[in-house]
Parts: sequence; structure tokens; C-alpha cells
Amino acid sequence: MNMKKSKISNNVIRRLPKYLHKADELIAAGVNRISSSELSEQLGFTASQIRQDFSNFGEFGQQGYGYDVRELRAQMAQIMGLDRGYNAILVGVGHIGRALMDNFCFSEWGFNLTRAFDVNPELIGKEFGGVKVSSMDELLDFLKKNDVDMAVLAVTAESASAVGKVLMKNGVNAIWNFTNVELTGQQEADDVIVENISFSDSLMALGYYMTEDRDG
Amino acid sequence: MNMKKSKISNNVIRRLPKYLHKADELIAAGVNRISSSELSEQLGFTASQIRQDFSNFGEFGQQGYGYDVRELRAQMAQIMGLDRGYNAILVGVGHIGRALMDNFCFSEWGFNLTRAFDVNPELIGKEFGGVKVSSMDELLDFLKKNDVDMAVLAVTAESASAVGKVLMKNGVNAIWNFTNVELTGQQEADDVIVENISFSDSLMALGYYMTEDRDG
DNA sequence: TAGATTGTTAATCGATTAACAATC
DNA sequence: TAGATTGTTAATCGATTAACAATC
Repeated sequence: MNMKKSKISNNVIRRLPKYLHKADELIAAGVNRISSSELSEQLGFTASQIRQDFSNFGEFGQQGYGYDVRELRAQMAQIMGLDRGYNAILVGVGHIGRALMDNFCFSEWGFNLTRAFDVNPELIGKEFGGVKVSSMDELLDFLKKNDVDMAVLAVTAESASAVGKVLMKNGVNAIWNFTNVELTGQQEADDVIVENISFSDSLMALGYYMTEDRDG
Repeated sequence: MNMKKSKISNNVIRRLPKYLHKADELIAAGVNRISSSELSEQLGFTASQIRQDFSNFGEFGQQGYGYDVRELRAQMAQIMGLDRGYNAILVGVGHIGRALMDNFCFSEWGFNLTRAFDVNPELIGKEFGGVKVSSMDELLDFLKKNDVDMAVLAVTAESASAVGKVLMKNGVNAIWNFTNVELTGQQEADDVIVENISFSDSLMALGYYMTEDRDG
């Protein structure tokens, strides 16, 4: 198979979206080219780091010139697979689920949200952001009949673990986890990619910095 | 002032909430003591790293015994200031704002949510999770009359920058930013602590890992 | 061509891991 | 006491920064 396995570090991966956003911002501002040192000023990373980051993925700058902003944007989009159109579902249409369905543009980030699931009879059959809500009872069947790449997990903490298991056992290979329940560690999670959004972890970090600020 | 400035690295700080959650889990499971090597197995960090992390904040283990789970929990809570009761407000009562007001327990993480603000007349005067929604027109006055430590920013992208500025200019010293708008970089942001929750950045990272998985 | 800026190699810095004396 | 496990010092590893030859 000759896998390249160049193994990009997590730190680099977390910076990629920043480069993409900056490129978008520059395009909107009518900027056509930018050097690593200008990017450095605007992003707060060093110019060296920026060039190192980019060079992980090829050579898309030009000596003496810098980076073409549109080219940079295209490279970032390509690296992050923003054109993949991964097939995604959403499980749990609470406030978070609704926020994502109504206001979040999945397609912009390479995902195609095709269906949502919830236990609440009042929601079943409704559509939000053009996506239909089905009964949770239909989830398993849906997973078996469709090739679901990614599932957004936005159910209650109580059902998170059980629902997560169903997803992982039935071909979903990535979970965007909005519950505070740890899914990795479950044996089923071995070959599933889990990305957590943990409000409480984030808030605790904020609290730490606030405390540090005061106490010195 | 003789500030200690021991400067704990961000990596360590992001692990602290994991230790807290694990301690809670162990308490719930009736476990009284745990060694760094057992923690290592359960958390996926090395035992060395765990001991290093803890030793940044003192000595709360016992040779030959390990860590008392309740003591560990208490230490983590203390380190992250979970008893501070920071005064917090929430700006923007959309789906995200509602999700936080209805379901998120601020007090558990050291914050006291006292008021919410929104432009929508239908929401003004209502209460969610015991917190009253006031008109955005009252925000400035509220900030001047009250000592607000932290503000949750959950407004639309369009108003994020302007509202952020108002917050930063009027004594708020930390912002929990749910908009995708970059607040740091604004000159007002200099001495304000900003913690971002960026759905799109998180989803792009997930997309990257999915793409990496397939392509090798 | 001369000036600018890349991509990359080498140097530095910081974080993780290993090892072990101290001690419960 | 003997066994276990910490807290900490030293070694290793990886990521960031600096430097510079290549080249547009």
C-alpha cells in the first residue's frame, strides 16, 4: 500500500483552520499575495513556524514573492478535505443539535448532513435547515442501509454511551462528540475517530487562566 | 508583588479537567485510592506525565500508596478555581445560549450566571434555567453597575466584534467565545482572557483525520 | 540584475519519558 | 521490615525558532 505516513503533528493540524480562515479574510479584503512574515504578524505564529507548517504539505509559495492567497486557500481546503462531502448524520436534536442544523454550514467544511434523529415525537418528521428528523428507532436501520461517515453526537449524557456504541458498531467511522461522555476507551472505539467538544473542559481552562491572572 | 509565575504550560492545563472528571468517575465507582500507573491506564497519559503534572501544584500523593481520590478531586477543583463563583453573564440567547442556560451547570465549574442579554423582544423578560433575559440595550448599563468577571459571547457573527468590544471596554476580563470571530488581535483584547469554542475548527480537524485515515 | 522571500537544514527550546532515591 | 509508589532529577524526544542557500 506504500502509505506515506508523514504523520503531521496535532499542533500543526489545529493551526490549519486558522490559515484557512485568514486566507478567507484576506480574499474578502481583496489581498492577493502575502508573505510568511505578514502572516506572522496577523496570526501570531512565527514566520518560521508558518513556513514549516506549509512545507509539510508541499511547496506552494514562491521565493521572493510569498504566497498567492487564493492558492493558499485552495491548498488548505484540499489538505483538510473540504471537498469530500462526507456523509453525516446528527443524533439528538436538542438545543445544540438545533443550533447546528439551523446555523452551521456543514457543507462548507466538507460534510453533507443527510438526516437527524431524536426520541421526541414532536420533532420527528420536522425539518430544520433542510434536514429531516427521524425517530431514534430508525437509526439502526438507517445505519445499515446507508454509508454514514460521520455522526454528530448531541444526545443527553445518559444515552451518550449507548448511542455511541450503536454508531461505532454500525460502520460510522468518526464521531463529533458534544456530550461530556468519554467515548474513547470503549472497546468499540478502537478504529473510530472521535473529536470532542467539551464545554466544561473549555470553561475550566478559562477559569484556570482567570485564577492564574489574579493570583499571579 | 513577588508573583510566583511558575507558568504552567497550556498542555498541562488542558489535562487538568481530565483528571477532575476521572476523579469524579472514581468516586462514583466507590474507589478510594489510585496510583499514577492505574491512572495512566485509564487516561492514556503516561504515569510519569501524570506525576509531573501533579507535582507542578504540590505534593498530594503518598509514597507506597498513591493518591487519595477525594483529595485528588479537591486539589483539581482548587487549582482550577471551581469554588470561585466568578460573576458571569451571557450575551446572545440563540440555540447555543439556550443550550447553556437550560442544560449547562455553570456553578459546577466556578461560575455564577447572573443575567442574559438578547435583542429579540420575545425573549426579553423570560427566564431560562433561572436566569433572566434582559434587552441588549441594558447591557452597557449592567456592565457599569456590576462587576462582571466573564461573559459568554453567543451572538451572531455579524455583531460579535462590536459586542466583544463593548464587553472588553467595560471591565469584563474574560470572554468565552462561541462565535467564529477572532476577538484577540483587537487592541482592546490585550488584557482580556479569551477562550474560543470553534465548531468549524474542530470539525475541520476531524475532517483532516478522516482524510488522513483514508489516504494513508 | 538586486531584493525579497521561500523551503529546508541546523540549533534551541520545551515537554515527555525514564530512572531512582526518598519514604510511606 | 519489605514492597510499593511517590516526587524529582536526568535523558530523550519532538516542536519551535533561527539561519541561510536556493531562486523567483
